[in-house]
Amino acid sequence: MSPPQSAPLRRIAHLDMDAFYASVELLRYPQLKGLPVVIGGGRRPQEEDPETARGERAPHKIPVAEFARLQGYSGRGVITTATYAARRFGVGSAMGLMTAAKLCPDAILLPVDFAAYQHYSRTFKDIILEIAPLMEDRGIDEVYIDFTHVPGGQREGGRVLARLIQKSIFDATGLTCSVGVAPNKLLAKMASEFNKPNGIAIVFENDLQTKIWPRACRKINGIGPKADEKLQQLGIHTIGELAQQEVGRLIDHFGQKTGAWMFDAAHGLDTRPVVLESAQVSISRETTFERDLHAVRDKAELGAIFTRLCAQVAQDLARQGYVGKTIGIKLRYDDFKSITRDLTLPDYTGDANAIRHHAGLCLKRAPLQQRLRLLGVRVGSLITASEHLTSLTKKAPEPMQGVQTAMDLTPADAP
DNA sequence: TCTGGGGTCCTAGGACCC
DNA sequence: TCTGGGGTCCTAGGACCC
Repeated sequence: MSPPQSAPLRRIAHLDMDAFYASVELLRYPQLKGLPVVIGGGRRPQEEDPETARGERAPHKIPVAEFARLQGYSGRGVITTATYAARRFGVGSAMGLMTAAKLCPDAILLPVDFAAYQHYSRTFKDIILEIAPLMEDRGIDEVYIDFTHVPGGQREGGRVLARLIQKSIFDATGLTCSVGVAPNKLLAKMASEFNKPNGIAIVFENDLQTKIWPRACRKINGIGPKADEKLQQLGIHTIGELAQQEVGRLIDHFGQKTGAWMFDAAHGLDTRPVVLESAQVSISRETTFERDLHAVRDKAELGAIFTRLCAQVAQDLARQGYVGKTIGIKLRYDDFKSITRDLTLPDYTGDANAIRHHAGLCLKRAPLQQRLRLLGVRVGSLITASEHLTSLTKKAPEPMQGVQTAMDLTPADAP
């Protein structure tokens, strides 16, 4: 037992909602509990709108037999989430629905209802904030929480507080989550996976060799398929093996920054703070076409999509209160290769026409021989609209505010 | 089995400036 | 003249994450 007056141990929690999208759908359709269900994007196949066909019935009264199945799906959608029952068939996140249909044709396919997930996301985060105010948003279904100074945050290494949060979320929503509590974000993130679903895992510094080192390097958040492949080739498979490397060897193969980071990570070291908010960097919209399009032969269709994406980005900027000065596009060709083009303006903008115009200039710099499967529009180098206003009023009062000069009347976009 | 959409961060070269 | 180094911004690509 440590004396109560000693400095509190740093205790960081990572909380991850279990099969989040699918679990929200099961709240609405409890009759699907225990069945293989996948949530996926893309158009509905065949048949007309199932909602209309179902009439006014309450969701929980719709017979299981009336739900769409994976079988016969055609399109370019992927699975965003699969229930645990579906995962037993080998289907999972990011898998194409066509592929999944072959593995589990009887799985029920539900469309993505982002608004519903947003609602539950807001709800569970609000519950956490009432208990522990230092929470970092890491996307729709996960957060970091600093337990260090929260009353009860040290008890049983954080288990008591983790249990309280789990119960509060479940009581309010019916949703389960998994929590890892550890000395830092890196270890907490790993720990939250240990006892999924609906589990808690507690990790202390002393547990490094027993609980962390036996695991695959790929379990480190930040080591993806490419880095893992390279590590395998070097004969490094587990985090323990990674930790035994000379840091110089890692730097030789991965560069100064990544090499040093990998070495620290393998030793369970991570000093990143839990941050309440961080400034947004970019806002983008992109779409994959139902069939590949050609810049010349499908010019009209492509042009309409392009303009719509720009309008959506402008709308998103306005709604979230940002302006930006880097306008960019992204193209994905039929062979799945992607390119980007961007340009930085002298002034910030959020205007749909300005975005469309400059994105058009970017497009002119891109090769357009090959057919396209995706088009995206992005605005980066964001600042908030209010920061922008402040900076404008502080600028030298060149031409008087509200007075147009002859120059200003020249259309910027003259043909 | 042909692979969504929305993001962040890093690298690296060239321009440009001091 | 043939040799500088550092800092910052811009652009393109890529890895990675949810």
